[in-house]
Amino acid sequence: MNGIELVKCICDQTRFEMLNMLEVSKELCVNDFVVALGKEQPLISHHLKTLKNCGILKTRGDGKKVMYSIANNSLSKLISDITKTSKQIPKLCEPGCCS
Amino acid sequence: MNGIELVKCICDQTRFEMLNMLEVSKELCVNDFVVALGKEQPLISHHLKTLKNCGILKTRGDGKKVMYSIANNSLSKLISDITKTSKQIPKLCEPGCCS
DNA sequence: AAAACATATAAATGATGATTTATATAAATC
DNA sequence: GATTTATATAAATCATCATTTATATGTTTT
Repeated sequence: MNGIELVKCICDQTRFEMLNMLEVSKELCVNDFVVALGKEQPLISHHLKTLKNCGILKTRGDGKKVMYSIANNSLSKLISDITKTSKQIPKLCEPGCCS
Repeated sequence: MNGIELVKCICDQTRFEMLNMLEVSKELCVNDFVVALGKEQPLISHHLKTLKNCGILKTRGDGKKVMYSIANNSLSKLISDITKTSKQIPKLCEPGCCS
């Protein structure tokens, strides 16, 4: 994979929130995201599938549930680094510019 | 600024390439990008303007040229960290999936 | 001050991708 | 084995944003 491919995979609001959730709670099932984010289940499943296809998430079957987690530690660290770095950038642009 | 806003600002192919160029050559003018990337000048100017508006790039006037550079060091480091981390992710998906 | 060079702006177009809607599969419990 | 619970798939719609095209502004050089 390369840099731009990685960024493209995580540059969606919903996906980024899901990744942040997974950083707090190591492992979550589909419905956990549905409830927490108030989004449609097929939408969540679709994003999870993409993130898994790209190697960003991995899964584990647990009865009828499927548990998702971040594929590796350096990726997990990168997510938090992005948030940290973003806070060091004063928001100059109008609301909606970067949203 | 926050994480998702930052990622949104840099999740475009052209912008990410420009940021990588700026990490190698600390400072570049508009035409440097135009020549190196083979894109239209208004397109480059447009991306540069957005990146500046969001606080990711800063500028300095130099005669009739305008020199662009990355706003701060932690941001510069983040760009290279993204590339490094991406290389640790085996590309599982089809070509075009993350492009 | 006119010409050439460098960059910026604005509107129109085009492409990509998130979201919705409907339905299907798969596992567990009764 | 029928029903419930949990997740996946696929097509259609909708929104966003990169790119193009045309033009304008600003700075230097002659």
